[in-house]
Amino acid sequence: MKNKSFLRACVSVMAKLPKVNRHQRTRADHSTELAEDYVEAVAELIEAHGSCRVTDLAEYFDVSHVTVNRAVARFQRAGWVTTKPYGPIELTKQGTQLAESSRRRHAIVYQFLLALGVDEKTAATDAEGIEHHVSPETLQRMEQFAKQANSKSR
Amino acid sequence: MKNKSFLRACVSVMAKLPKVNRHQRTRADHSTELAEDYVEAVAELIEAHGSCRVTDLAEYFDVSHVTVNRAVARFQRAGWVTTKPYGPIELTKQGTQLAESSRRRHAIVYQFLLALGVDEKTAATDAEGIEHHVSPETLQRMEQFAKQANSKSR
DNA sequence: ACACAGTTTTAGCCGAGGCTACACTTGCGG
DNA sequence: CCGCAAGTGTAGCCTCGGCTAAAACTGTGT
Repeated sequence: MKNKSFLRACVSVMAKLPKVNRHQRTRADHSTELAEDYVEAVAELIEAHGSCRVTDLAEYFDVSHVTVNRAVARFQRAGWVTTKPYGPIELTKQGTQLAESSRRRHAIVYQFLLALGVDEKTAATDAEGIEHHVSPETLQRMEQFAKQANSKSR
Repeated sequence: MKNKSFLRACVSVMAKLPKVNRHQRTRADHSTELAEDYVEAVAELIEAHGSCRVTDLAEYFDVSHVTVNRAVARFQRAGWVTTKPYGPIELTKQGTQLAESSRRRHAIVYQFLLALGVDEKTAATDAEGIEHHVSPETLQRMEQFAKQANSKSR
């Protein structure tokens, strides 16, 4: 009952917002999502193994090496990574920057979910999905909240 | 400085988690994302206009009517909606249920972001992107937080 | 009753992201 | 130094989500 009126309130609030164009952003995000995952992975794998090969990424994402290969070619065209035939994958300056900010965002979202009381496993999974859709402003709020919660528990 | 060690901690925590298979869920979500958006829209449009036509959806999502048409055909095959040639789009029982839960989730995420201090416009945009990636557990935490914040401000 | 405007469908294009099967390099061990 | 396993690249297929152009259908108004 009480819950229902709460819900109704939410819906009515949102009804006032423009509906057209709300989805553009979502679609635009899609195109960079995979790129972010990839540069993040490349950075991690280089840290862990010293280098990043197609196979490593295929295993990491649990997709075929062919898929990785094509994706890497695209990201090379886009300027995030560099590769020579049969050689390892490296990050460009841009790629490194993207990886950094991506990992930072990921870490913040994850810590935030923990601070919210979500358990570790769920937080990890949800963070994967959520990280790409968090605006700088929201991210800042999340960081603030996580820090606050952190200092309180200490 | 302090920020950096915080970050390092986050990363090290996540490093302990299994990496393979973390992305399956993200990919699986993708396939239902659009379906959720569609049934949500269909429900809204039926409420608003009394019926939902291809053109309405095309305008709503700002895509061509052709794209909508093909998507609707797919969702019909999947059992979310029904349509007769040149007729309006209706929700199946399943579709209605999906729409309900989708809208509820959307509303909660949106209210949650507001409670976190994010401004209305950003919250609306981010909610669009985030809603599809929130697990039931996280959603529950968000609802709890939003309610708490709401009662405090009252 | 029929023309015409508006809506829906069909045909056919593109790129992304998935796959299998097969071809080609690389580099290591005998 | 050569063969073979492992890694990488290529060809070709699928679905999904975009698009335009053009054909087919409704339904309204004169």
